[in-house]
Amino acid sequence: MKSDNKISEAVVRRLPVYLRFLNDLQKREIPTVSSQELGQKLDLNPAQIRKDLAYFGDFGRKGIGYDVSYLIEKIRHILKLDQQINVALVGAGNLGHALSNYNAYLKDTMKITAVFDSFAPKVGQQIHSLTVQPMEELESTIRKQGIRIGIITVPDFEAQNVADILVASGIEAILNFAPVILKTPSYVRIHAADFTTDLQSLAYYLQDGREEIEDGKQ
Amino acid sequence: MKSDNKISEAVVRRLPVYLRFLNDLQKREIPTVSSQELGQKLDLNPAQIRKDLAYFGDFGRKGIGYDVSYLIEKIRHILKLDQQINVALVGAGNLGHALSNYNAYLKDTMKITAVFDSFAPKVGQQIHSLTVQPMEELESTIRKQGIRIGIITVPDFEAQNVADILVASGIEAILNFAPVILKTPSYVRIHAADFTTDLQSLAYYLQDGREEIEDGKQ
DNA sequence: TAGATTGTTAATCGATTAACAATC
DNA sequence: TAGATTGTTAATCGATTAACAATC
Repeated sequence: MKSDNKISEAVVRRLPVYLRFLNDLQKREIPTVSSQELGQKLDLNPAQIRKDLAYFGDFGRKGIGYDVSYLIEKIRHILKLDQQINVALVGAGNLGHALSNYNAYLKDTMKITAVFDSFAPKVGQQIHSLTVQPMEELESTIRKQGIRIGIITVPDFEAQNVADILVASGIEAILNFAPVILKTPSYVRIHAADFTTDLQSLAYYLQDGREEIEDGKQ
Repeated sequence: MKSDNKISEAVVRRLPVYLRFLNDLQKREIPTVSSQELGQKLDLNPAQIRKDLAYFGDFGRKGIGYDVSYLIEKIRHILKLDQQINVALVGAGNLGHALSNYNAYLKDTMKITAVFDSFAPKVGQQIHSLTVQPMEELESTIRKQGIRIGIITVPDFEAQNVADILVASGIEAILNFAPVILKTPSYVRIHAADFTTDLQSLAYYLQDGREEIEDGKQ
């Protein structure tokens, strides 16, 4: 076991992927898994997986592999998912609506417990079991519910403003779906989840020499 | 200018971010920008930006910086966004619905031109200007419209099957919102856009020592 | 000319992978 | 015991950053 000196973001981002697959194994009642199997299923190098896990402790058994249930417990603890983490969603448009559906997926770990929108007609609407609240209530609700993570699904021109409010309300991390670079104090963690840049970078990998569609529907 | 030997994915993923900001500058009629300014606004090292761009050509002018319009043109060409790229969306649920809204954002570059769903009652529904089609029409529509990129927004247990069909239909790249690792031939580019893993990795960065909410309600 | 800023080389830093002793 | 597989060190590979000559 190493001290938690500095775990790289790349490592941290793989942990949820491990967790997801382990949950799958558990559902299928598979008791044990090796780094080799994990690597094969997740398209990762087995040595990398062992190294990732070893940053946090000696979770495996030589000659055997990793106990699925035990490893799930450990990764959940590392990711702080062994306590409920409350999440606020800001922006009750189509995307916000879609994401609030994922409460089922996030199930026992995180939970979107509040939704906000600045557009008056949206306020008061029901999204599943939640009622859209006005921005004015954001800070008090965040503090009351102990919300620690915010999701931004407002239009680009509102995003920085919303981020500022979230930060002022004591939020510690933001998942940002708006296509802008947010400026926040360094103690606030930001992940960009912008779908348009994802899609545009994919275009780079398309095959060349197809400037025109050959069999265009003339 | 270097040969396009092997451009790393990290570089390719930054290009749309540059493009987005440059579009902004253009709208504000700012004619020129230096790597230093870009770096400041995008939280990147100026040397990295110069290096990224230099992989593809000598786009700047010493002592001056980069001409905004010219650089936009160049990056659009590199990303193949100077031709229209048609995109298919598979899965007309909430998330699919939300993403099809972004056609406005993607505007003149990419365009979602077809939506599919396997659930019979969904078929025939209108999503903006598109009609949801049954999966049976996927291959023929993809070929007819010259669609080259697919977006997967179906539930996790359907995702691999959908990916297989997309690949068989000649798709070249996939943006996958389902929380699974897709297995595809190596010539098909996959980007994972799974919101749950994003969110879970954020939890890692929360401050410790807050196992219980201090001022729990009541 | 003087000041600014590129493109690029060299230095640094960090992440991935290979290899293997330890051990179940 | 023999086979499997971990945890970890060392080797490799790749990406970022610093520095600077070239030049607008």
